[in-house]
Amino acid sequence: MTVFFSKKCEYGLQAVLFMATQENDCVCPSEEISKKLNIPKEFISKILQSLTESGIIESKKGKSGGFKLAKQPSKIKLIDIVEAIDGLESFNSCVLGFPKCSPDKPCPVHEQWGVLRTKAHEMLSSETIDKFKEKTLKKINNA
Amino acid sequence: MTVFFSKKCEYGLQAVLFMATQENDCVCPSEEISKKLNIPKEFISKILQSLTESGIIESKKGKSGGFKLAKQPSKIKLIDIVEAIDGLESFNSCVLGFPKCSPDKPCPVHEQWGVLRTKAHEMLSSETIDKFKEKTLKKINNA
DNA sequence: TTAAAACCAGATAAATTTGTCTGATTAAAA
DNA sequence: TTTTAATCAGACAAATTTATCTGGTTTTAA
Repeated sequence: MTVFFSKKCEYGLQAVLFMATQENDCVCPSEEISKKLNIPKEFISKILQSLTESGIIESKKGKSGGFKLAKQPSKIKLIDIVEAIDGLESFNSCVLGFPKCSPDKPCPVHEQWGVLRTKAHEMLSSETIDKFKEKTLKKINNA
Repeated sequence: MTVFFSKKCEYGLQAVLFMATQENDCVCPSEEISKKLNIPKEFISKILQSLTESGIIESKKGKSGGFKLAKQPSKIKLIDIVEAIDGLESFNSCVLGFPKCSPDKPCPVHEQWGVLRTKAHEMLSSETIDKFKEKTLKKINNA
C-alpha cells in the first residue's frame, strides 16, 4: 500500500487547487468539479461539505449555487487542506507504529524519518495554493 | 489518515528489526515476536509467512521452530521489506492522485513532492538493518 | 512412537475507507 | 409562483485492510 494522503485528501486537494483556478466570485457546482477531475459526484460532494465546515471553502445553496474559496488563494496553504481532511496526527506519530515514539524513546528510524517528515511538513506549510494555478490548469486540460 | 506504511508493513519492519537483534542461528517463534512487539499473533504470523516467501526471512517448521533472517543483517535494506509487503508503487504514483502524473504531464506539486519522495526512497535504500540493532533493543526493552 | 509445539493454508469476521442512494431544503430563474 | 438546480444530511453499500479462527502438516523431544 504505502499511501501518503487518503483518497479523500487527494480529492480535496485536487478540488481546492481547481477552485483556485476559477474566476473570483464564480461558484463552482460539485458536478462540474466531479466531471473536471473525474471524481465520483457524491463523494466529492461530501468532501466539499466538510471543507465548507472547516472554513476553507464556502457554499452557496440553491439554483446556480456551488462552491468557492473562502479566502484568497494566497492565504490557503496545502497543509490547511490536509489538516481539515486527514488531520495532522501522522506528523506526530511513529512511522513504524511503535508506541510512544519520541525523542526520549525513539524508534529505530526516528532520526532518519524525522528529517523527512519535517521537510514534508515544511513544504506543505509554506506552499500556498495561488502558486499552483498555472500548473493545475495545464494538468487538468492536458491530462 | 495520512499514513506512510500500511499496518502490515509497519509490523513487518518491526519484526525484521527485532529478528536482527537475535543471536545468529536462533530461530524466533511467531508467538515470541507477537508478545515482544504487541502484535496480534495470527496477524504477524501471516506477515512472517509472506516475508518468508519473499526470501527475506526463513522459517523452520515443527517443534522448536520459528523464523530467522535469511541473509546477513547488513544485506537487508529497509526498502526490501517495504517492497515485499507494500510494494514500490507509491514511489512512482501521483501524491495527489492525478492520472498519468509524470515529468511530461506533472501534477501541480510534482516537483516539490518528487524531491521528498526521492529522499525517502534514498533513505530506505541506503539503510540496512544491522545499523538499527542497538536502537531496536533499547526501544523494545524500554517501551 | 507419541505428544507437543511450531509453521502453513484457507476461510471467515471486523473495522475502516471509499463510494452510492434517497429525500429534504434552499434559492435562483422562468 | 412554480419549476429547476443546487447544497445538505443521513443512511446504505461495496471494497479494502486488519484481524481471527479452524484445522492440517511438520518436526523435535520426551
